[in-house]
Amino acid sequence: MQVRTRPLRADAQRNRERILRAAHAAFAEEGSAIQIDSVAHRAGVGIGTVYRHFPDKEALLVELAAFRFLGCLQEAELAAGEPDAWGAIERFVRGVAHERLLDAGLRDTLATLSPGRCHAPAERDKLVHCLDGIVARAHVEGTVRRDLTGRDLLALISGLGTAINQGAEPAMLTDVLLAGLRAG
Amino acid sequence: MQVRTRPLRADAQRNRERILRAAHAAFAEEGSAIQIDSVAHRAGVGIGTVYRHFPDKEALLVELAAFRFLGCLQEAELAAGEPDAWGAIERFVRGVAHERLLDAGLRDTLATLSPGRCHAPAERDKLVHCLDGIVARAHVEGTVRRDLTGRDLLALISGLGTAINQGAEPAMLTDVLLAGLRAG
Amino acid sequence: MQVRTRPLRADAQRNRERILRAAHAAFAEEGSAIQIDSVAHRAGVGIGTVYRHFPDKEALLVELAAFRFLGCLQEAELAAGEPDAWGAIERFVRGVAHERLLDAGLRDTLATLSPGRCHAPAERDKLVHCLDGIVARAHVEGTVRRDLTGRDLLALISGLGTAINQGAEPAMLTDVLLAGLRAG
Amino acid sequence: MQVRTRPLRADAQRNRERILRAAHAAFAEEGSAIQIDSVAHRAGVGIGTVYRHFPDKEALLVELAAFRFLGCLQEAELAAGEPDAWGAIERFVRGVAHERLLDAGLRDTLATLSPGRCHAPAERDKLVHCLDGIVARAHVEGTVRRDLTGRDLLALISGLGTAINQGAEPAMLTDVLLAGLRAG
DNA sequence: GATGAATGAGGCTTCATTCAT
DNA sequence: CATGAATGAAGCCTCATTCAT
Repeated sequence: MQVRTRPLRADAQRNRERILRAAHAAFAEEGSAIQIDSVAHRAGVGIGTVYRHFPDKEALLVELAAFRFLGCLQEAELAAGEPDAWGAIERFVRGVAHERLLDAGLRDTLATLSPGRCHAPAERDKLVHCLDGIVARAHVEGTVRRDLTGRDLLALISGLGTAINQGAEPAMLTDVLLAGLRAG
Repeated sequence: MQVRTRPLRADAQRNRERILRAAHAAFAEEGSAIQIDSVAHRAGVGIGTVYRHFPDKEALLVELAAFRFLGCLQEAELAAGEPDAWGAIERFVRGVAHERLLDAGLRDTLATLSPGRCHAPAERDKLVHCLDGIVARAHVEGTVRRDLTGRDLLALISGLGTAINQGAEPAMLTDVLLAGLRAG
Repeated sequence: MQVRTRPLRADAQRNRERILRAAHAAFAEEGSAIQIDSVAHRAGVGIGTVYRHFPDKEALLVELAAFRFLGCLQEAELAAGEPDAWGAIERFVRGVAHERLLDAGLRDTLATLSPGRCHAPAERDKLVHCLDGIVARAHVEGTVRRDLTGRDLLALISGLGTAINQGAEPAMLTDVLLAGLRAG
Repeated sequence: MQVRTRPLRADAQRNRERILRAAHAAFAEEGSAIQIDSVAHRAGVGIGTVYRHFPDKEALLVELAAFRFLGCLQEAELAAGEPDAWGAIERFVRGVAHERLLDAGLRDTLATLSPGRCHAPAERDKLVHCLDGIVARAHVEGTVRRDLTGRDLLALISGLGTAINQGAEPAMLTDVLLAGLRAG
């Protein structure tokens, strides 16, 4: 494997960022159906430049998925700061369910969690690991269902995204999810 | 609307069914990304035959979506036979969550519930209407959340499909959903 | 070549006529772009029946072209009854230019007069022969251009059809043509 | 309307011209029945390249029709330089009737002059306007029929094209047309 | 013979990817 | 490196023609 030996030139680095920003915007609106041309156009660069930075569309989706998982991870780590684990779960779920986060992009990202489909398994695993930690603490508290795992929590968030997309009230759906997760 | 006056010829009826069966199979696996050629091939007929029965791809998707909604409706009507409304909801949710039903096809069908996106609004409405009835009875019983509607229930099922698809344990996800729906 | 040995059965004969009538109507409106399905539908018969009477679309167009040439021939023969040849030419041109005759069908028929393109050369030749006779008489009268032939006259009628189709006033175009043909 | 801000790259410009040349050649032979694939093949480029330059087949036909009208316009403007208007008309008609110009392409172009069918109404109108000028001058001279307009003249040229295509002698047909247009 | 369902070649168009400038 | 023009495989759909009923 060709490993990059020196850092990118400043302008190349700038282009890479512009492309990613554009791709994120497109991804937020259209999910994984984004077209390379449209990303390049939004970024104000040529198609070739996109292909210089990303060998193919898949690679770009990987980057986007990774970014989205990391966004969730950030949310999870913030939530983990809550004194009680249940509070952390609640904060995480509500935070992620926020419209700005749970757009077409995140929904598509979360819709492909399973092995062989997930674009960014490493980042997904980091997130799952973080959630596992929170869930474990919650088990000690006895505040969540005994059989819940971080993986399940993520799958449920994925479903929440789909449900929200059907036009139901996000707050209500979130309440249902949280109530369902609660022990007892 | 053009109403067929006489029944299809026996062979045409057979082909129509083969096409639909093939389309259902493809739809179950690939959802709305099915390709006409592949449906034709699976059905063992020529492309033109598919187009004789369905004017375009959209029309085929409409048929498939309608069928899926009707499958859910059947499930809902069966469930409605339960003596108590909560039992009906539980039975409906568990019935639909069954892997055979909640495949890529039904997920795509449920993922497009909103006006302007739904392929078979009439059938969707029938289903929602039926669910509304069950939910109304449950409100009288006081067994479900006060703010729940049939539409919400459907959106949640849609999310359940996505979540199940991520590899989590269906029974568990279903339990979470049901617990979340329960009043109190 | 397979030669029909016995006359068509009565119902077959009737079907043949219905098909031709339908084809003429379609031809009048759409010219040679007619579709076999639409002809069959207009005729109230199955597609297969059209193919029983005409081996392929070409054969049907041949029949239609022949009919159109014969319609013109009839017009020409009627016109030939005029006492003077110039009157015959004038009557023929005005008669053919009539909207009912010079429709898309006749225009397409006349637009393919040349060898290798003409669908019904035999009938075209009959018509040309008849026109040659009229033109010859007119040459004796000295009322038309010396270099005019029946073939030219037909080509000019063909052009007249096109011109009329562009929305100009038929009477005026006809006048121009007749004035242009006149000797002197 | 999208206006190109910077000139095409040299190679793109070259390809655009090759495509247009190929399209013109195909158009000259086959008229508006040209096929995109065949144009691409004649031009020695891929199909996609044709679509890069022309969004769809219609757009290509528009370009071709516009070009043809402009070719006629050029002819008309040259003719307008004649000292007398009748001479201008004669020169225009003879110029356009030249085999090189009046091929299947120009015939198809002229065969769709009417609103809703014309591919390049703006260019057609320019041409009609120019012809109107010439015809108006001729009316002052009293050399053409009183009821003639530029629009009629164009319709007649359209018909002339069809007639020429039937294999008659172009010079003769042109003479007939000119004689028919002459006043008196 | 009649029917119309079935066929599939062929046309149009899109878009991920490559490559000349 | 950046550009965006070029490529062509692949999808959708039409319609002349064949063939089972």
